[in-house]
Amino acid sequence: MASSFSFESLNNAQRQAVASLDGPVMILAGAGTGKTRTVTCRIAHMLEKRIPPDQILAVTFTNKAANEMRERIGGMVSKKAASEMTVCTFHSLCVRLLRGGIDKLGYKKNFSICSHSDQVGIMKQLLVRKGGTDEKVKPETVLGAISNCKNKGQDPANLEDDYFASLAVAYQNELRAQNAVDFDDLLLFAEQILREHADVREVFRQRFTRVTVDEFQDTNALQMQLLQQLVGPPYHVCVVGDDDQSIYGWRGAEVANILEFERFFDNPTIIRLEENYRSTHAVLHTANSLIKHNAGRREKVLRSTRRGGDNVRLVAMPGDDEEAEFIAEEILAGRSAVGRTWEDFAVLFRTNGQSRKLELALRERKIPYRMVGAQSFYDRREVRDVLAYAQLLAAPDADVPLLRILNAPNRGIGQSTAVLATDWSREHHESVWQALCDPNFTATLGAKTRGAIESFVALIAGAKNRIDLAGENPADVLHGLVTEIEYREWIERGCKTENEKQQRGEGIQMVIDSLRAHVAKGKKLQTFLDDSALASDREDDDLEKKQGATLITLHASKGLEFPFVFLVGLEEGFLPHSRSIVEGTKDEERRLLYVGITRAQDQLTMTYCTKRVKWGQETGCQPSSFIGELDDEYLDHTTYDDILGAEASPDDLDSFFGNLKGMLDGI
DNA sequence: GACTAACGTTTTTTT
DNA sequence: AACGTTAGTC
Repeated sequence: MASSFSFESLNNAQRQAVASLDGPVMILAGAGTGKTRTVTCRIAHMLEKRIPPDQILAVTFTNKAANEMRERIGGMVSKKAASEMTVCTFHSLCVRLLRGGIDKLGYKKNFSICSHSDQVGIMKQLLVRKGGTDEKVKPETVLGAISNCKNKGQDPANLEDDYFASLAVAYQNELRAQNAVDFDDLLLFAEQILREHADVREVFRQRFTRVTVDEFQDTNALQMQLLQQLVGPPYHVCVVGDDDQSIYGWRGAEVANILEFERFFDNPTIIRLEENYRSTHAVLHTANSLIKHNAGRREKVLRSTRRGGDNVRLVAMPGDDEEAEFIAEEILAGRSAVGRTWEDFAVLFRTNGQSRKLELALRERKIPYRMVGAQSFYDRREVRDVLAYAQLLAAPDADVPLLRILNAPNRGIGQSTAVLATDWSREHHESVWQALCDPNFTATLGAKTRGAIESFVALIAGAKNRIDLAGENPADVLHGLVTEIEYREWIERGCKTENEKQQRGEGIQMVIDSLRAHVAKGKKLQTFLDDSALASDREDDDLEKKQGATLITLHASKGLEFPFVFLVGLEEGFLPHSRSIVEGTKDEERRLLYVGITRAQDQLTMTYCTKRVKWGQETGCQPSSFIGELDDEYLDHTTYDDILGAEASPDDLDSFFGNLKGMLDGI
């Protein structure tokens, strides 16, 4: 089949990338240089060269990226070929591997995957149980240390701090007892199996002879180790990324994977995509002038294909109120131009806390806006509860989901009983579910509690049998179960508003519908649970599905582009963030600003304030030290007053009298 | 076991 | 300022 791309439509560097199919290849793809297009063309080219599609593996970091890539490839090659390729995240690849071979590590193949909140729950318990030290340690701190350790490919039992190390050991034992793994374990265990079992390794290396890794700057040390196990001679591996856009170092990403790629894969072909199709020359020049202040990078100089354009503006603001007002007014005015939509405008900020005043200013002017990444679907209580019930139907021995819904809705099995059951299960080296089923245990309880437990056990066991023995549709069973226990009525009782009630109801329904859809596609309950555990949870939150101007953190903005970008809060302590200065990661903050600047297609406005309300307290601000690093050739330094002009607008008078009144009131 | 009051915390976020 | 957590009360 002839693929639907032509070499003529690519620039020289892109063409070289597409043509270089053999051996290790590293594509350094600067912002806006047609990375995805190049990668998908390269894969289409593989098919042209008669490489069997089922040997092609493309690994991404997020589900969203995987879906996008699958779609882009699907538009370029035959349906059949596209369906035979594997395009997935690191984690889902590892789940597939482990579902087949985790028994080599002593786990059962029906292991469950702990979510973040599951992890916190387990660690909280351990801290209570092992809380020998009086110092207050947060579960997140310990889990963070464990995660960092695993992401480096090390055993958390060797953590420096003895207390942390003992907690790590207890945590791992707890997971093992529950036949559960956390997100990091998926990678860790998969790597271990590939490393220790040559037969499995060979199967995988023959299965996938062509491996592509996207967003390579976001990979951590463990993922690199995994990749090395996955790819054997003759190392047909292609990594794509941009070290200048590496902004996830704080969660383990290793820029070294790009910077020292030669150390991991010998003699790679290195291709630089430097032709930028997104931004004006002014924007790109400003971005380049900033990023060159970073030491130790793979040097790239992005060239714009778009000459001219408006200068970048840097506006000094009196305070964050004025900043928000200014931006809202600018959006309002900009949008009135012919052909402009609200979606053309984006406001980028360092921390979520900075969005509040912006939201208020937009709302006042009835400007529709969309916020990215507020509350995630899978963190919603009703969603987690219903999923917990679904988990029990697959594997009741999983303690975390069991304890979660043991008394939700209230059925007379309270905290004290839960503790007794947990203790008993630990003493007898069994799961909590087994304890609840054990007459010897229930005999130790009062008659009322015993009755409650017996009906709970009957409820879950009955539902499970309807799936396992009677072969009923799991979605029907789950729906029946949730209805029977009047879960919805229970959760609605706790709602304060009608809106909340409706949202919770929808959440319940969405889980059941989603399960039904999975079953309809022929997938098993277990697969549904895996997908849910690994879901990027923002499907619902998809930018495209919402309308309005975009309010977004710099981190979340990576990969996006907007005609008009406002970048707020260029103040020392915010950007670079004060914590980065303490931790010596100012380079990453510089990259963060670089990412922000390169989001702009046509026009970029950056602002900084003299004062800002922080944690309910007004604090003075200094301009960011990054401002001095920006080249002035295409950069206009202005102030709020300059732009408003000499004539006092009614707004100004209002605020003038407002201030005056405030001063008088203070006397 | 549910409710209230005081308290502490507050970068970024995916799997 | 606003949120979640925890301790204390009924």
